[in-house]
Amino acid sequence: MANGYESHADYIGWVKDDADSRQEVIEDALRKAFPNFIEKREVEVIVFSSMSAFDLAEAVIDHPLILKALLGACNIAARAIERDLSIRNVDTYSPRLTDDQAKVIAGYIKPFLPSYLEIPALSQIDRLAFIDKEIRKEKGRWEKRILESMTRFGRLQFSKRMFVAEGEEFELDAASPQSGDIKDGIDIKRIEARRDIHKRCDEIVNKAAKVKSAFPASKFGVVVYYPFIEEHINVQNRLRSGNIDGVVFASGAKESIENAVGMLLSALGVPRK
DNA sequence: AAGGGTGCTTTGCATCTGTG
DNA sequence: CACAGATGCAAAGCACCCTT
Repeated sequence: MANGYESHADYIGWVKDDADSRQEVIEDALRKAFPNFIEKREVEVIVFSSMSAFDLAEAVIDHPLILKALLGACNIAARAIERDLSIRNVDTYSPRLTDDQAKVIAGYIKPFLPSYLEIPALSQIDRLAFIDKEIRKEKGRWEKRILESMTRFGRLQFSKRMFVAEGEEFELDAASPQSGDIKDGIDIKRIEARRDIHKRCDEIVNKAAKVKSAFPASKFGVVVYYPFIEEHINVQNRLRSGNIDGVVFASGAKESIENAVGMLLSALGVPRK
């Protein structure tokens, strides 16, 4: 970049040679690993080396859905486009670009595309990114389900809201009431890896302290997704704090969520509907 | 040497707020 | 009401330090 900082193109430059060597090694290993399972068949191949950046731009303009696969093949994502090209808010999965933007992006990624790629390989790249995105979305839905259950089974309306403690703004995943002094605050956390337990528990304890410093009379509860049941007690112990009035665990199952929410409502003293 | 603890970057999603 | 921008969060992966 002209400002002295590096672009994603520079990042790729750092590792290009090593990546090239590794690619050779991997291809060799694959051939040796599956000597009896390798077939040659006809497959559609897109020859990027035969096209100009303009041809590429035209393809993206006429068929915006292809962008994610192309970007994925170059390891370039929306944030890099925003930082390096000053094109903001690109929905890489179904972009709506001006012709100029498409041309800029095409010119940017063209050098990182291989000379050709098989259509099934490209579509698999898109598929991986799509799956990743949809999984994240579903995990976000879990938090939503906890929140909705709190309102459904408790006699209070819970919602996500901000609050101010010690001059700084923080967010609660579920809280009541929706405005004014918080009476009940809930942190909803997924801890999907053992190694994250300390970081997440610290976040929870800190959030509890912030809530209590701003609203000393409030109750603070926690709903945790932690798929290592034998260690739930461990999480309980780490969250033992004067600022935390209840810790419950929930999986993705409906009954598990409803059971956890029921226990938390009791722990916080929120009447049931 | 192996593994835990910690801090950082990147990706992507959701939500709130201001604007047209 | 739709869209953009700002902000916060979860998770994967890497690096480094320290203990066992």
